Amino acid sequence: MLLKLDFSSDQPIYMQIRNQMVLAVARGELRPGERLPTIRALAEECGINMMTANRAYQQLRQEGYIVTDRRLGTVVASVKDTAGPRPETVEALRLHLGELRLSGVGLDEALALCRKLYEEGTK
Amino acid sequence: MLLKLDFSSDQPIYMQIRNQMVLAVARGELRPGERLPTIRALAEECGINMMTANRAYQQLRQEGYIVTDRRLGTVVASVKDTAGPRPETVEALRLHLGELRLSGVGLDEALALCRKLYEEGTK
Amino acid sequence: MLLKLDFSSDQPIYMQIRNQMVLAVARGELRPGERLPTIRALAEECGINMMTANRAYQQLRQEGYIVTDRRLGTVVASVKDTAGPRPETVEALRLHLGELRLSGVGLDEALALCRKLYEEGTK
Amino acid sequence: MLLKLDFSSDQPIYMQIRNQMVLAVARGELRPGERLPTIRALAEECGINMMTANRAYQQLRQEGYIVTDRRLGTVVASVKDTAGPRPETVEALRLHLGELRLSGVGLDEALALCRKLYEEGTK
DNA sequence: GTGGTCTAGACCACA
DNA sequence: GTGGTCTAGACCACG
Repeated sequence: MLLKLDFSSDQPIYMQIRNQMVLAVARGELRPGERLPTIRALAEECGINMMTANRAYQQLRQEGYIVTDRRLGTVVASVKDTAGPRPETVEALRLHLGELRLSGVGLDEALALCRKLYEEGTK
Repeated sequence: MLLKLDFSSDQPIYMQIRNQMVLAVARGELRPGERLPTIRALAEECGINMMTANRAYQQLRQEGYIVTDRRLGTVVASVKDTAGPRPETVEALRLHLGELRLSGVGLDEALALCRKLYEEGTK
Repeated sequence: MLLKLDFSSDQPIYMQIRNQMVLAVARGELRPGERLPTIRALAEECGINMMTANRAYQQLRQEGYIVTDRRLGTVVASVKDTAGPRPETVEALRLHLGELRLSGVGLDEALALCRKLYEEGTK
Repeated sequence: MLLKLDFSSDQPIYMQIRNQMVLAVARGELRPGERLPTIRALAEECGINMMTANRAYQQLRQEGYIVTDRRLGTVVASVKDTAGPRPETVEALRLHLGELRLSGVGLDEALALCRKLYEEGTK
């Protein structure tokens, strides 16, 4: 689990961690039940504040991607699979597909890209 | 051109305006060359400060969606069409398609959704 | 005398006209004594306000590049040749040569560029 | 890092700051990775508003001279060195070298001046 | 404590 | 009348 953080991004560090962990789950790199590093370890490894690492886990916990077990520490949650798309996700897709179109990407090309990106997570 | 702003959103107001204007351009509701409201008019209409409206336009200008003509004020830019997708857009799509998959949406369903969202902008 | 104006530049239109006329004089495209278009003609030709054209001529007059003769209208002034460099010009060169260096242009390359740009005006 | 601001100049304050910081980087007075004053400190030091200081940093950030690290604050960017000259820089040089020539400065003298100004930044 | 965002004004250059 | 700039505050997210 290697995180690439951009400290000069306009996106908060905790959100970058959250996003990359979600992607890792989607790709199957992180499997349900797998143990995640402690906040302390994560903070040290990434050169960030422990509060920031904590915030990332809070976020992931709140969204149901991870659970904190008293004995095992923090582990990847079992997938929920039934929730259906969040409205925010759809809105974000709408915006980014619009941007794609405005940057000159045609429908077929856009759908091919989406297929590729989706299938990254299918093993 | 009606904007819906959520003043309690964690997303900055100027970014909400930016996003909705990008969508309006993508949908063809705003056409290249069309004049946009002055920052003062926009500010009044939305009940926000002039500087916030200015910030939204600065953002859009920087991304090439609008240009400020010294004679006419601010107008929608002629499409660039050749730029190709911004890396950030692709990254965002990757993330949101991953979330889609994790929430139980299958490939076909996801692609159908993407097609629908993309075609909103095609008249 | 063809002017290329960028109405969305951050540089005022009158200043763009001023700069291009100075360059034309430097290049010898405009010769001392040569008559310039009237304010009205210039404004019409460029699609700008007469006040803007007037402002450009005022600026050039003030800097000694043109003179307005009651009978002939506005004509290019005879060169002054002895004034020496204006402090602003030197400051601007200092800044832009600094930028050049920071963008990775070496001394020899920079001087070659300067020579070329200078000699554009030498016939 | 001492800034000299002319509050009655026609050049915006934030641009004066931007120019002097670019020069300081070019001269090596500001080294890559070095931390810059916070916008608050800069504003107080210069007797200007925070937003004006912010504007200066925004400009420098956009041009790649500085980056804002979420942990360390604002620091001088590592040199890019590969970008090549911006077209605007070349245009500005063309103009100012033309003015130099019209003010009676000969080629050799002009090149000597350019060499001196360029080498100010070479330690 | 840092930068990011926002407000409610104001003045000025430009067109 | 337009955008550009600036002020003197304030609140909040982030680290």
